[in-house]
Amino acid sequence: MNPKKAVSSTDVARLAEVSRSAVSRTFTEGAYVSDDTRAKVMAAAQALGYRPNAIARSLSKRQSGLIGVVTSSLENPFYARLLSTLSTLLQSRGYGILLVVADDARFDALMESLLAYQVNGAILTTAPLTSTSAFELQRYGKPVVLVDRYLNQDLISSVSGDNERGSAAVADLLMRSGHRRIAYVSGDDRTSSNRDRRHGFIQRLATYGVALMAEESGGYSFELGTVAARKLLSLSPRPDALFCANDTMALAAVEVARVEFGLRIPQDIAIAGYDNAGPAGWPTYQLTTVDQNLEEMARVAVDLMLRKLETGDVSPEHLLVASTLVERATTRQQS
Amino acid sequence: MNPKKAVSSTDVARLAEVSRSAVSRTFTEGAYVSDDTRAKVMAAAQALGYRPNAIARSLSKRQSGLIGVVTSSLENPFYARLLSTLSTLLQSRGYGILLVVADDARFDALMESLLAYQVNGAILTTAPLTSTSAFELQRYGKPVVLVDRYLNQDLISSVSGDNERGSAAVADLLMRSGHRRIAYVSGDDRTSSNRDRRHGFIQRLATYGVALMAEESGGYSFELGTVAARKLLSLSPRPDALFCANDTMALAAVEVARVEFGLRIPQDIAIAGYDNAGPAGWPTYQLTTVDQNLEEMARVAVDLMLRKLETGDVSPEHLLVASTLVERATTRQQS
DNA sequence: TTGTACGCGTTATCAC
DNA sequence: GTGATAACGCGTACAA
Repeated sequence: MNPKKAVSSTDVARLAEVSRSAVSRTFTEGAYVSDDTRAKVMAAAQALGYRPNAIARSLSKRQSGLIGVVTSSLENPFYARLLSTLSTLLQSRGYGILLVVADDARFDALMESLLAYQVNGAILTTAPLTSTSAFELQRYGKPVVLVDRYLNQDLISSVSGDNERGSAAVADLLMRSGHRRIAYVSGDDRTSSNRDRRHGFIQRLATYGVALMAEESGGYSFELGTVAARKLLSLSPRPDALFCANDTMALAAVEVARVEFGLRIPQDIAIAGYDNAGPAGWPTYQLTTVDQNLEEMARVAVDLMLRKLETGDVSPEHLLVASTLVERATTRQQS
Repeated sequence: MNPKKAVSSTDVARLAEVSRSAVSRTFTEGAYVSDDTRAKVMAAAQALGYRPNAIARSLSKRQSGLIGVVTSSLENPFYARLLSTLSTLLQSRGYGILLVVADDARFDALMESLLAYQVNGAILTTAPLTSTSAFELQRYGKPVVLVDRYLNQDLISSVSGDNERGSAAVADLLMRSGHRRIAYVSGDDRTSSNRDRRHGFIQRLATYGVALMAEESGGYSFELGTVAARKLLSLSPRPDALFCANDTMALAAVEVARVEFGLRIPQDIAIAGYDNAGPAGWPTYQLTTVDQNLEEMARVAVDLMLRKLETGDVSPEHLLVASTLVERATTRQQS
């Protein structure tokens, strides 16, 4: 065998002069062991530097104690913070984290490894619409929870920010401030969050009898956001308000408006974003945005996962986490 | 037993009318199987939806095929990108990733889980100076690689950016542009990267016969960076150049200089950072900074890990990755 | 409360 | 090339 042999429960048992099961029991929560043997075992374990082998335990219990967490590339700080929070919470509950960083292309192939390692469940912060592996996991009785997105069929549990109400709140704000020429910079059209933000925004505008003046896709990135902003600001008449599907694009729009068009914000044009990312609060920007309450989203997602794990119930549930409008200086004070 | 039974190699063997060993062999790279039986096995496996159980394999081989990756909270986009790149590379080499998000307090406790899950090796992007668990891992024959930091004793392999030369390059730039009243905003004093950046900067200034005019600690965060910048800009005479140990603090300094002190950059004061984080390149900032070539750092770290894994050699190696000065608009053009 | 014996799913070692 | 059989380290009925 390749690696050098580690200390096993057999070694401990021998030194402590008890059976192997005694060792197993002292390392098992709530098992019957006398204080006497427990002490002997602990002493021996200490002496040898014994640690229970989680792999062997997993094989025996057919549960690895691992939760698969799948995310896309972490360029986007929103997902980085989400992963960080999810991980911390899962760890504090005693679970290990099998991380998968997947772009859409390799998604299904990488999901295989979750199956292979017998994860107890999986939390996905990314998932191509065409993917079937999430369903497959569920078919094996492993709970799956999508965070901040859902798949069309509603067959997989999800926890999302309330994107519709969040952007409706932005619509209200813009209306109250007297804007009427309103444009939208959309994110990735394939994501449910973008669809919901767009829909909630347009619907709410409609209740005021206002229609979107224009719309461009900015793909959630700074570069594409820049391009989209340029197009929209070149229109005549120029929009007097821009709502962007995330902060990165909104900040790009602020840059373009100020640097390339010499516009004053919010006097000449109002700009709002989504996410409440770090730079949004910096003095130079003071961007009005919507906070998704990401920590709470993570907590709700982990709680849902744990509940499903306990009950063994895999049926889909869809939870919504309230978002908060953060009014700053890039939109006019309501008149 | 709890979860419902999955398809095992025994099931496949039975259906294919071969032995379990035959099944194992067809799923093992480079093993002797006739095309005939391989075909039969594959057909049966397909029909039953069989996937080899990685946990069982790990137990048998005493290697999990998992690499532990330990990071601190991902608030800092630098670490988020690093994790993302490391993970992608490791995955493409067929390894799974056991993620640990650890603050200094819980570090050693969480490192235990790496041992428990029999990781093949570990890559650490964080590690408290007092920690012993990294050494412990190595004592078990598991290679450990530190990224962007090292521990005092030089006993653990590391891959770092060339912090000394990176900040020396900044010193050169400031000197060439005629600055003489130079202040430094330091990061976390407990990290090797901060020590090296500071040391390289001060040493190089000394070769010009210039000493640091002042220094404040900014703890790598925007908030503390703001406080530090305020103090330094209140000095009289005021510094004519600020070098900050990372971009986050440098951007905070730019904000303070412009908004609170009404200073023009770089005419009144030059500011430089470190990392080349996203916002550093935005039009509003155009921050002069040092790019650590993070993708290359990750590649070198993964290559080192794989090499150690192959050779079984655990002896420490210390690799340096060159950094690149990125000259932008927050420092004066050299005269 | 303790120990015995078997099972978890796979790989490795042998004979054949 | 193939198929028994013994590890791998641990959990857990079951009997004692």
